[in-house]
Amino acid sequence: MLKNKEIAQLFTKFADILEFQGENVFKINAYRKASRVISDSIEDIEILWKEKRLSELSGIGKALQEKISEYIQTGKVGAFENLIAEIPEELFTLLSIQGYGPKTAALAHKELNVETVEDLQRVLEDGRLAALPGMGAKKIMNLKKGIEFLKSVSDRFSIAAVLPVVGAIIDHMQNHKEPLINRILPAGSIRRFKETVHDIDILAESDKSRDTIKHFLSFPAIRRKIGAGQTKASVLLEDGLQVDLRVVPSGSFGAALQYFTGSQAHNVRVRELARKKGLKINEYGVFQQERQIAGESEAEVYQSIDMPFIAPELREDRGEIEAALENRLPDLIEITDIKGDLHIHSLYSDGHMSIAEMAGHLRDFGYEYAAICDHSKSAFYANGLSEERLWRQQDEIRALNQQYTDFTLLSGIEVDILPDGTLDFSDNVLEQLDFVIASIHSAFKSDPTLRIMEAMKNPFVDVIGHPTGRLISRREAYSVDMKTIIDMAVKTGTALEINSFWDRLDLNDIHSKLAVESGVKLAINTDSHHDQHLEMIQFGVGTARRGWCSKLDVINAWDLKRLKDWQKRNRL
DNA sequence: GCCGTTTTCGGCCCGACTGTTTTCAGTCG
Repeated sequence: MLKNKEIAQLFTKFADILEFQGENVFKINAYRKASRVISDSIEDIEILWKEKRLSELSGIGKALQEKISEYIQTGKVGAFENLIAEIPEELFTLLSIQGYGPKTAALAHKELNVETVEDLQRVLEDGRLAALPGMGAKKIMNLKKGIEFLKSVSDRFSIAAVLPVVGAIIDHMQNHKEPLINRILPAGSIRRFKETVHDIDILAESDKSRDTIKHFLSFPAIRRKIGAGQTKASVLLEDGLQVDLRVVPSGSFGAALQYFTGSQAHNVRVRELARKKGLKINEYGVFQQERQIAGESEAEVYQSIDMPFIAPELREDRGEIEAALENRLPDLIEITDIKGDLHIHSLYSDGHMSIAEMAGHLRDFGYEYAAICDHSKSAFYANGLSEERLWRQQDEIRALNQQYTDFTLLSGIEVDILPDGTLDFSDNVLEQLDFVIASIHSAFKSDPTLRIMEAMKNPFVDVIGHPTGRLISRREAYSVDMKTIIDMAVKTGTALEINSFWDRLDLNDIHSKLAVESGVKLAINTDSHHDQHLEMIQFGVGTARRGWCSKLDVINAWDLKRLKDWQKRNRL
């Protein structure tokens, strides 16, 4: 799947170049769409090419097929090479500066030969940029701030880091001496539950938009205002997060929420469909000529184009439009469907709480069962269990279970998949445990796909833990061929984990969708090492929803009896 | 550059805010 990423990046880059050169915007959009479709595709583009199935991807016509073909065969695209030679090396960094778009970049390049951020800084300081047409004092000042911002922050934040900030802003907005707001909700990629987001979008319904904006600008953690008008405001927080607030009047909230939730690709499809029906959709409603026919609720907006409500997590133009039109949207899993957590650590390995403490918290959390799955003996970095300590732990779990009538603790293990593909405990040991997760924790370069396949063949392995090993913004996934693994999981009846830890979310949304469509079962676990980690189940469920999962697909959304029945089938 | 029960040519989602402008281009989402 490496080629998918490379080609997607190449097309995005090419779109930026075309924009810089003032090309037709529709051509530019065609490249951007192609890039998105390719990076979202679960099929390896190299295989699609080999099987002459590139045209199955929407938005890939003759010209782009030829470019993809050329790239796969030669490692480059001639037409791009020529263009890249003509543009400044740092163009892509320059374009990421707020307020420095393709037109300004082209002007500065043509007139002042600005090719790097340093060049730009120089012409900002010495007044030469200000001398160009359309470059006033404010524009210059904003570009200076833009450069400062670029240097100060990373471009994406994890959803886990952002949600508490969202809560604080909403609290602030609702806390005003006279009520300003009827309704307020996060929108954008947060509402779609993407694993990382680059800003916070918040939508408020108010008939006092001016006061609402003013109150928003008094939020304490604001570093500076980016812009503020009658109906929207953008600010930068101290930690580098951008927050956009949009205020709409009563009667438009649903349409605005639909618009502001995105994704952009999803909205483009929705609005296209509306146009074909002679309707116009904008953030104020659905309009027939000048007359508003919907907009109070999101459901109304979808209904106006003959669709059922589409859950925010699905709105990525990954097939949800077609599914909605054919009335075959999935019945998505809810957080309240989760009946137990099958991946919990304790003091026996690298957890921070005793088994009794964790069990109490799990029960209080509302679960019917949980599996203690500490690390196995080779995981010495995590204080992995020897066989002897494992049995002592099992005794403790059995004793604890005597105290509960409404909660069951399973005695499990997170057994290491060793570099040669064997497991860290023998079948004799695994057989005596209630639940077995097998995970890779070392030797990432030593063929992970093959090792996971071997582990799945073991009849006592119930789940493969964090199957790709990626750590968001820190470590790439090890090179696993997910299609092969999923095919094997179908054969062996092994479940795959969605690890809910905020920096894992592994499987991710796209892999989860592929798994579910193939009939593979999933386990949504937190991998908790502390009771506070239990809350992270929301991120796993969010990822599962983005992966089109229903509660029928998730083994820990089943009651314990069904889970055990499934295990027995799996172990035959 | 893509695409087609309105089209193989002529469309392609839609609007807010900013700054520098006397009516709009550029940028952003």
